[in-house]
Amino acid sequence: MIVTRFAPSPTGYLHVGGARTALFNWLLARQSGGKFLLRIEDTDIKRNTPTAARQVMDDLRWLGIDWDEGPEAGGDHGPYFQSQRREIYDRYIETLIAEQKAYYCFDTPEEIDRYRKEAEARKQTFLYPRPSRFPDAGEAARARAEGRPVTVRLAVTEREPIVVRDLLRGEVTFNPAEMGDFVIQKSDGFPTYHMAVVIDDELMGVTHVIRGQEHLMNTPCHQLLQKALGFRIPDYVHMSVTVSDSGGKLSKRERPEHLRAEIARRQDADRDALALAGGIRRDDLEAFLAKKTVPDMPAIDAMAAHLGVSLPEINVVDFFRSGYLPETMVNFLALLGWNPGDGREVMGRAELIEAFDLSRMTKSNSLFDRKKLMSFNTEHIKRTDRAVLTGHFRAYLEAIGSPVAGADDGLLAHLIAVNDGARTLAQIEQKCRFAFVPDEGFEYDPDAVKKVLRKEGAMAILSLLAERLVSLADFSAEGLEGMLRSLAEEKQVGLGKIAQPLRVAITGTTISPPIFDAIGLLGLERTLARIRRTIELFTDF
RNA sequence: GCCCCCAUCGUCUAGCGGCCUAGGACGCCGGGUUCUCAUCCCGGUAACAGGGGUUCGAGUCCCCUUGGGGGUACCA
Repeated sequence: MIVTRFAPSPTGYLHVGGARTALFNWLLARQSGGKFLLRIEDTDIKRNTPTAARQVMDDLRWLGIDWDEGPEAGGDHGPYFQSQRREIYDRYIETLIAEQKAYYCFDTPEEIDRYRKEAEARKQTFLYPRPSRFPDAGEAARARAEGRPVTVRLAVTEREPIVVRDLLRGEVTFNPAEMGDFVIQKSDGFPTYHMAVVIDDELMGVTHVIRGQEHLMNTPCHQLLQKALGFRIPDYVHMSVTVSDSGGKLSKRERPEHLRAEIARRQDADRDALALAGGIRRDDLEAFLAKKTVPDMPAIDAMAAHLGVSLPEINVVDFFRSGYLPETMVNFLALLGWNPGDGREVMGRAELIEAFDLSRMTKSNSLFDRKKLMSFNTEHIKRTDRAVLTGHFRAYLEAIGSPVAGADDGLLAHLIAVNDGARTLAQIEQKCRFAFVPDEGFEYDPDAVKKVLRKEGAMAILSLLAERLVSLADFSAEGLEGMLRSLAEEKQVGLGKIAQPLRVAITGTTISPPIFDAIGLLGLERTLARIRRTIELFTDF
């Protein structure tokens, strides 16, 4: 049975690169009837964020990527947090030391750094100088007592080339002579990534490791450890990397950097107000602008909202908050580095699982194209079951704190229906929001006022419309349409000449659902109230 | 610097020696439908990085160059 895993380190939100890795592992497990497990690699206490594991799990669940074993799911191979598996790692490390396959080191980071610099000065690759005699446990204890850092390194004695058999890339050969004795246990007692990943994959029965290409160079280290420990070697697939459309690797740093550039561009922006909006001190804002520190994501988001700039989506939640569907993300991510081979592109989850095949994966890096993502979202909004879509819409509305969230499911479904062709949930929300704010409380878009309300005859048409609406018997979308069309005919003008002033009068903007539906959402009373208010505000005497 | 990976339209890709005067999708450009924004429909633009081989024949195989990416931690 195929067993795959996703093993994130909890350093923040799940970003799309991680989501893609998780997805491929999940697809392989699901299509083969195997198992997919989630393991949290929290062995770096300095970098861990307390809530990150929770966030990552929420993001995976939103995407519909479920795990058979892992935190909250349980399983026979737990615990699934590496920080809780210390004794297991210690046992293997002790064995390696006892077998003289690994040894204690007492160098400080500064000393290591100096060795490295010296090697570089000689234009040589730094290799840790293995001592001729390995220190024993007593010496290690003494060093620890003296306050010296104690680490454990693997003695790389292999002479033969190390061959990594990658299912995607074929055989990749490495020379062990240029590898050096790498650290397997840090001075804080935690295992390094190499050690923990090898032990856990063995113990958890992982058969296939699909991970980013950045891990290809780590694989020979892992195979050395597997050999030293007598473990089997799982099948490896090193996926291409996803790069950003702004050039370079898709990184979670992009959002803060984008915001920083935007603030720098706006010399006139009120920085005190900006810091306040972000909930950070003015000093912190300046430090951020000086590229010294980076505020947390909520602060970044709040400041971006304050300035009215949209940041590039990087984390899975960013896409959620921009109105994308999980179906879209899963579909799009799956096609970044894989394709079914028959030209299909817009595919549902079940379809992806059915069609997935490792042998159809692509080797080259791919660019994250938001335009295409948008097009996929448009398609998925069209094809997703209405009840499911309504659920997504509600979650979205609640997440962004929209007044539209007050609507019941029936109304939400109606809003989706009248916005046929919308590209994102955000567009639906933006076009319907007008009906969920007080009649006296909305602003008029200055451009719309200038382009529509200030035009000759606009007020006259609104007055006439108010009269006709009052006397209209059939207030359905069809009835309204009939009335507006006959009015247009009567006045010898296109429907637009009547619909546009009306649209601006009731929504304050030139963008809304079809005008008949827009009126319907408001109802007669509120429509009339808004028309009258508009006439009052924009009639010049 | 050293090590590793990759290379078809702007982007994602099909292509696994002849079916390729290189196909699709997104984008872009032009046109149509339309009460706004979208949607939708029609048409168009656009690529085998360069150079050597191998072969009767190369986008497809090999080598070199160039370009892009990754790694080079007591981070994962």
